[in-house]
Amino acid sequence: MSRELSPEMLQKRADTITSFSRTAGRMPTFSEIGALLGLRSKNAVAKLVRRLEAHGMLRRDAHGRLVLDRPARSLRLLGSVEAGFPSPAEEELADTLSLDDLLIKNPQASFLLKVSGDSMSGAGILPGDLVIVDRAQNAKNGDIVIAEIDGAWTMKYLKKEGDSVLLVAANARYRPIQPRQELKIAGVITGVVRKYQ
Amino acid sequence: MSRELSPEMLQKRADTITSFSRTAGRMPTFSEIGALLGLRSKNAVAKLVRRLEAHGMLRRDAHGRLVLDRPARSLRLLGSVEAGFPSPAEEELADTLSLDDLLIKNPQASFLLKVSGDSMSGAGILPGDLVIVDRAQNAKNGDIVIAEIDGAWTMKYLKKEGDSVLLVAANARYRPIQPRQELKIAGVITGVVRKYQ
DNA sequence: TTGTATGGTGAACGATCGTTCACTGTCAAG
DNA sequence: CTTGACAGTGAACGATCGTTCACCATACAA
Repeated sequence: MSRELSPEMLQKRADTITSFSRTAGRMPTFSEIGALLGLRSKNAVAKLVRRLEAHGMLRRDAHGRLVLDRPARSLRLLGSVEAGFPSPAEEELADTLSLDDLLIKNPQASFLLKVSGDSMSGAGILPGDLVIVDRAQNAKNGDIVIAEIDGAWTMKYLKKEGDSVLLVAANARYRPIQPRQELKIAGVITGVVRKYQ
Repeated sequence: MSRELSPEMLQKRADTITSFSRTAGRMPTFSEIGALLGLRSKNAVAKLVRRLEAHGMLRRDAHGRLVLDRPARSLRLLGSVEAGFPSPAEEELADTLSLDDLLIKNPQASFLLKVSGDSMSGAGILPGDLVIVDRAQNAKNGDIVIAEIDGAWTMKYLKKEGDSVLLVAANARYRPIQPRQELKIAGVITGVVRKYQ
């Protein structure tokens, strides 16, 4: 038996526990945690939970029940940067929201795509960014869409003028594309996400 | 006593129950629901819960426990746009993830800020975007930070060269700023989020 | 080699869970 | 006025919860 559980191992177990809640809609009981981790004794689970709680990896209420730390995952939306930095008092007043709820309207029809290439850099979409693609949404004039042009998929502005349709990049180095035949649109970009570090 | 509970009254009670979970991190027990609604009998709660469940206002698992019906909206992360559009088979293989989990490392210390001004447009951060600010993170050279300069808060690149510190915009129209005295850094930008429509 | 801290087992416990049953009071239709 | 449907009371029930205790097995340090 390895002498002591590494922080990585602890984190992995905490992740196993919290991921249970994603499908179950609630945190697991001690018995269920034991089943998840292969521990046959609830006491082993109790010791583990105490350690994870001390490390801030889990939260419990006054009754000893595990609670989701997802409410804390909702962020406070404050004012704008240049309107002066918000005071704590303002923070309390502001709404909290989840990024998932904010960005995703049709969860089943949406997915993420990693951006490569700089054809949309003029629109603030850089290589490495993630774009949220909604398949269910109708593409309107001015939308950024994922479209098939001559067998290859690209991301471009959709410009409609009467009956004619044009795909325009947000980068002067790329020319507008006039689809030869039928234009296949896979989805509309409804959001952009960038992560630093 | 009013003859029958109106749908509005039912919805109001369901909202009371679900709002409990937002602060508690879990759904309330039957006893707690009774306390919330002023019902002294758990049987009254049980009857109410059955009705709310039949109306789809609440969800329960096989053990009769109330569960959150806000399944974490997880998205499929697919390949890159120009690597060819992914097939359904690839989708299944790809990981799913939540944007909250992806972008926020320290939920308690993080908040959102709406961007105004175009001083960071060269870094793909446009007016109207939301930036995720992490107060707990140490600012390193090259990070984008929220900093106080002469009493006003701005968002800039942090450039450290030896002992000297410089705040640089990502827009040629703005000049680098050399802080006169102490530099107050409110937080580090860990992510950017943009929502269309 | 011995001592000790650590992870885990297994069983017992009181508390609380959701379920169920018999019952009360009240309103509205017949 | 009678009757039935409905909201709620109160108590009892078995099941399961998290806690606790004594104990075992292993790996590391002295």
